Amino acid sequence: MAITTLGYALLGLLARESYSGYDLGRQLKAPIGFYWHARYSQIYPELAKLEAEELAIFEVVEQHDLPAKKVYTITEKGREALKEWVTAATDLPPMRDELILKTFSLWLADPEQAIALFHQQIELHTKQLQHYEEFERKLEEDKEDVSNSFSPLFATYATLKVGLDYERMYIQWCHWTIAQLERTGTSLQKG
Amino acid sequence: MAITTLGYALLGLLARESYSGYDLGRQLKAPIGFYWHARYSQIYPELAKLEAEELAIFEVVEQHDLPAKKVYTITEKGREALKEWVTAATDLPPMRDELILKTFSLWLADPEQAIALFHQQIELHTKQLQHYEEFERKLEEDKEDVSNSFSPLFATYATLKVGLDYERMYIQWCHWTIAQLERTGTSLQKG
DNA sequence: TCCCTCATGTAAAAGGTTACATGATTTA
DNA sequence: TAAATCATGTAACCTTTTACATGAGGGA
Repeated sequence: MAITTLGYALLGLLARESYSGYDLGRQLKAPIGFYWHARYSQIYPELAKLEAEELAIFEVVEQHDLPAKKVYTITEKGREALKEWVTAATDLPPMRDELILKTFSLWLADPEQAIALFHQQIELHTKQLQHYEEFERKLEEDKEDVSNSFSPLFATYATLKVGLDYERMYIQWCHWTIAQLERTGTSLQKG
Repeated sequence: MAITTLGYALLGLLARESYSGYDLGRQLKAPIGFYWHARYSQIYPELAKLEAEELAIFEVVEQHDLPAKKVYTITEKGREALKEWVTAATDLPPMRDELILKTFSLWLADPEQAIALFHQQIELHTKQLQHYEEFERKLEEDKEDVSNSFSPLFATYATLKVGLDYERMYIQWCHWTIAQLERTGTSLQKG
């Protein structure tokens, strides 16, 4: 059976260090989760598949005061599969951004409500950007490794960079759209 | 039953003019399809649902030399539903870009193969950008309407603008990543 | 006492892709 | 003659989300 993209996302984390399913779920919030999100209900069955195909193995770790956990470790087979996948050609991703879809029908909307929508989006994306910037500051403390392309920190930074660039671009576009709406929308309708 | 996002994508097109399922499928390639993609196997059943809920109606149009088609028209109910949806608050989209996921594990890769991957991506995104730029040129011919926020052309241009900005940002990031890989990757491994 | 965190899952439903099915006309 | 375009769909499968299920320990 072929490995799913989620499978590679999990292997990508396990190639750096061993994690339990629960910890993988938290990692899939930051920083990878900013790019590839999954719920526990998808993660646990996926880990079982990885284990069945011998791409990862687990060890049960008992804890005092906390429930036992299954700590997964990548196998050599898993590392090879990941390595092969990393440089394989990829198609353009299918873009599915609801705000952009809404923008296509923005001409139907009351401009003031439309402006409110874009302000809400600026808020969300600014929060996201701030998470990235905080993460960037943390990365810069281990500065030596970031420029070495064989270091995981380099890869983390390259991933983070596109996130930073994306959010800044997106926020700028929201501001531009608001400016357009304010210039032609509000005065015409209410004036 | 709630309307799906694809349903709104179709209504967004039908709010501008009537289309057959086949024509909607082609529209979902450009310009909306750049942001919201769907196959015919998803479009036809979705249109049947819209019709069942009286958000759109169809008329069979016979053609000489070509098969008959069902031309769908949005209803007042459909237009109202679309209008309400347009300005409703939206969450951050779940980003699922395989290249960015691969970038997270780039430290495992042979730098020369990694560079080749990013060159391939620059090619794909440059092609996409050129489509956008061509579309922009066409839009500029009807210049008067683009600045009026109640005109569909304004909405189209706002949608297009984020596409242009996104692709330019993305291509820049690919170049940046290649530069990093060339600086530290290639000499170390083979030198 | 109630909610949050830790920890692992299953079941059902929704959303999306791939493959299949049909059939006429036009273009290479 | 073969492939592409027009035109509409169904079936099977895969991916993702939502809801359900359990249970211990710690903090407000």
